[in-house]
Amino acid sequence: MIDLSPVFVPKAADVLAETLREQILNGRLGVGSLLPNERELSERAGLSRTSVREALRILEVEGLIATRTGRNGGSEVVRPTSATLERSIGIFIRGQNIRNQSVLEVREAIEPQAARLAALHHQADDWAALVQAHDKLLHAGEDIPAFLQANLDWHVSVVRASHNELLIAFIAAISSSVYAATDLAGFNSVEVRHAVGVAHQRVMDAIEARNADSAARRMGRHVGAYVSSVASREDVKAAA
Amino acid sequence: MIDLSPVFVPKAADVLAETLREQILNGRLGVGSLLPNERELSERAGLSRTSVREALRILEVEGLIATRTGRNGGSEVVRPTSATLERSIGIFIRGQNIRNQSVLEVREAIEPQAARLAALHHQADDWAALVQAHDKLLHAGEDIPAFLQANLDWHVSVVRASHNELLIAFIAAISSSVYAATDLAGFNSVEVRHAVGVAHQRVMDAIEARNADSAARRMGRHVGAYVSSVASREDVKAAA
DNA sequence: ACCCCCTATTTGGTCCAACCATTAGTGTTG
DNA sequence: CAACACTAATGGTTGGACCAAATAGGGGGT
Repeated sequence: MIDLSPVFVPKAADVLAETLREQILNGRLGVGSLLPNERELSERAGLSRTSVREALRILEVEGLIATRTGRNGGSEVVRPTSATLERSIGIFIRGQNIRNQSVLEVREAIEPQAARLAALHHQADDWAALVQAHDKLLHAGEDIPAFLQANLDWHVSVVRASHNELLIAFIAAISSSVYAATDLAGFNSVEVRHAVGVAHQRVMDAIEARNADSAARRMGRHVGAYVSSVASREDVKAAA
Repeated sequence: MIDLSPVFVPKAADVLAETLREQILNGRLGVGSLLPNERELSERAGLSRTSVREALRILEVEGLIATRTGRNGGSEVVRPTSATLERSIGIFIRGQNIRNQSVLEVREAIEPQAARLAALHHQADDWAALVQAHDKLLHAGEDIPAFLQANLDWHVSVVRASHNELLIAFIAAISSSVYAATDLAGFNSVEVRHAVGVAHQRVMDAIEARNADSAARRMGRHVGAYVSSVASREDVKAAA
């Protein structure tokens, strides 16, 4: 009796997609280059145009190519953007019913490190964006949505200033969830909003002084305070 | 002159995929339920079977359905797994040429928070996994690959003990990159390996005592030391 | 009665050939 | 020479046919 593990039968489109994907990620097919048109690919691969199209569709979903119709159209190799990653993370969060608490915990992990790196690596334009978001937040007045938007922008600006693409993509992906989870009522009082402004100012001071440890610590306290305030309000709601 | 923004022409498959995706994420199509077969979907949607298949393929890549052939086959709604997310993050890292340094910085952000949460939430089986990985690491002797594998397992175990699905998925996604980036030569000396064991022990003590702050701080020092040792060795290589 | 094997059926996988829709080039005409 | 119509190239969509895999169900052998 010969020993045979269950045969794995890959689909034609998967094989072709895998081949193309590897060449793209290897750099053999650089960003900007055009793939052969579908009819030629089909001929070269010995597959039907249908299968070729399925393969291309896979790569498109993965964010590796972009396809245009019309003359001079075709599939162009593109750099995977954070948008693709955000989409994937969003599906994961919704599909797994990840609790808001968990998302906030991730934020609590990322932002202090982002502040640390921002202190080390920020450039002039990063600082300008930060200052602008901060000003908007300070002058939002009683406009709570504007305040929250400015708040979001400020946090995103800090992460951008870290110049770490992975952190930027992660925070972008979860920030929409964070925003959706934000309880507006928590920012009704002018005292709370003022405290946020002060905390931001302290973080910015540390970043400007390029004091990494201090920036991380201050951001950690700021985000931590927010998370625990949300958690306590959730408790109240749950108890009610 | 009427005002017309450029028309956006969605593809048939995209529209169908979007419809199905929304129903899946809404819970109207629960995990485990079977979609109608392709011929029926094609009839109900008023599209060709080809377009239906493209839509299904999109959902498959997104990790929302799994398709089986044969009688009683079909497309079953599944919960998106961290594997899908890992794949997506992996493509992003490779496609954007994210530097190892950046990946390590993300790890530096995630692991202390994971240790904090592990101290708060770990269960008996989490602790057992941690102890097992720790033992393996201590008894790896001169087997460097075994040591590194046990090291990886220990770190993953800590994150698992946090019971935060997002953190788990993130660290799983980047751990392969971290492992690939690990310079084996850095662990040649018995002193270094011993220091790692000691550091792990200190983190575990804090987790066992459910001392969140201490666990986070100790893990932060441990991972930070690793990152800066890697950075300094990279500098040496770059200078050479 | 039980078990095994064969076969029919169901379902996704693949292919083909044609035609539609969109876009860019090309030439023609006022 | 500018506006317009025509042509060509390319992806998008369709219908239909057939292949391959998996299973349910029936028919024989024990």
